[in-house]
Amino acid sequence: MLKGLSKTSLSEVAYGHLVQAIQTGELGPGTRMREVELADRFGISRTPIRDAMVRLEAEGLITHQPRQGAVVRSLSHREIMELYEMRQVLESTAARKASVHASEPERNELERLNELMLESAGDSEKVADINRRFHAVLYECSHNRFLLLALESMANSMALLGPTTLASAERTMAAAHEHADILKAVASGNAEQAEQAARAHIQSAQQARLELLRNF
Amino acid sequence: MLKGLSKTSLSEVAYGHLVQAIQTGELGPGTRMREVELADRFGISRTPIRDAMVRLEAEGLITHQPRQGAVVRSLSHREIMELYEMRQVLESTAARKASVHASEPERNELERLNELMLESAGDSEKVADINRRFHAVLYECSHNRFLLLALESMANSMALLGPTTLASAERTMAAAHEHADILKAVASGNAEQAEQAARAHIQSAQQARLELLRNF
DNA sequence: TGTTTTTTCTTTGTATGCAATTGTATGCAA
DNA sequence: TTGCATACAATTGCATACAAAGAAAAAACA
Repeated sequence: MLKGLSKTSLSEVAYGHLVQAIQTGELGPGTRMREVELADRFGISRTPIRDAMVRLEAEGLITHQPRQGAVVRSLSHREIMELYEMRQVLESTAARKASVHASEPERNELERLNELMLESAGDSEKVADINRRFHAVLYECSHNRFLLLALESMANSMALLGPTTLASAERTMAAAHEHADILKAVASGNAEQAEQAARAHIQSAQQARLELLRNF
Repeated sequence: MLKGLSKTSLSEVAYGHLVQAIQTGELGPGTRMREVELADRFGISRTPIRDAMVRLEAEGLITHQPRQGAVVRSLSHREIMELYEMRQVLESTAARKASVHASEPERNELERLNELMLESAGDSEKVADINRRFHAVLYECSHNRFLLLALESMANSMALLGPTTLASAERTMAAAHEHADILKAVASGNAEQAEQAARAHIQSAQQARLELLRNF
């Protein structure tokens, strides 16, 4: 059989389900995760669930006290700020590297995703999903496996923040604009400008997050 | 029993053993890791070994192809460069944050470790160990949990590089000097300078690594 | 009634067995 | 000899049983 096309293991399936459940809020921060309960829900045994949970813990999505079980991690205000700080560093680095290494097909894909996001303004579910994919592709463009690993782990941690900040059409349009700034810098190979644009984008995302938090 | 002091699970023990074995080169890059073999070696069952291996995979230390087992990851020249690139980003960020957030006891600890390292020049095992601790404390000083997580994962990946670059007394002294530069900037609260000093330190570490690679 | 001790019960940690899959060796035909 | 098919062995993926540790509940005592 061709490599890479092998049937995904139940552990991976379970991992995917759990990340998604955390992203949708089905498993909100603070939720206790019982192994048997999850195993029953997915119709599998505890073993692959444990595998998935070990991985989630390594990525910081859940905390796990010995003999006491795991809970979906809940972030304090301070930790949320730390996460955005970290995101600013990683994402601006990714943009910088992308300005050097991104291939033309990659740049085109980014353009297309950003257009698609703008067209979907209003449908917050769809916008959030396209936005995630936009950033995921940008991460790939950095062409640095270690950076990519850290970015993916961080992106998963973002799931802990709850609902997207891209609910309003205005914010979606603003974000698309900021994306376009990044793309322009990436296309022209201007590393400094790309880094700055990414930094600015994350800063306004942080701003939007704070506004969202204020209203709760 | 007091919370937090609970007996560490076998999974954690196994994880520690495996990381150490990779660090010492006992399990060098490319080595196949058979579950039963490792379980026998540690005198435990396969389950905690599997837990540890899932975690190692999440951190990028081993690769794991379904039904084919795990091997200690081996880094191409290109990947080694990527790792140092990443390290430069993370470590300079840590130094920057440390210049803002490090407490006095933390700064003192860093001073002490650096002195200790200098005194141990010649004993490469000891120097490498103290060096690791120095960097670990610096990471803590950033007071950003997400940055810390990424740094720890990256530090583990460094184990894949093989023998330390701090074997010679000269390189040890140079490194201690560079550490001192970082500490000076951190102590004076000069974020920009701290970032630059850390960046310079990683660059010369990368240089030393390249020289080491050239001779093999 | 409030507190302490004991007991039970839930849940995780670990071991182990079975089944599925993949690599490898062997034999056969071209 | 080489290419290919088939059988076998090695090894993992998953399920499940049992042990151990905490938490909750119940009972005993002041």
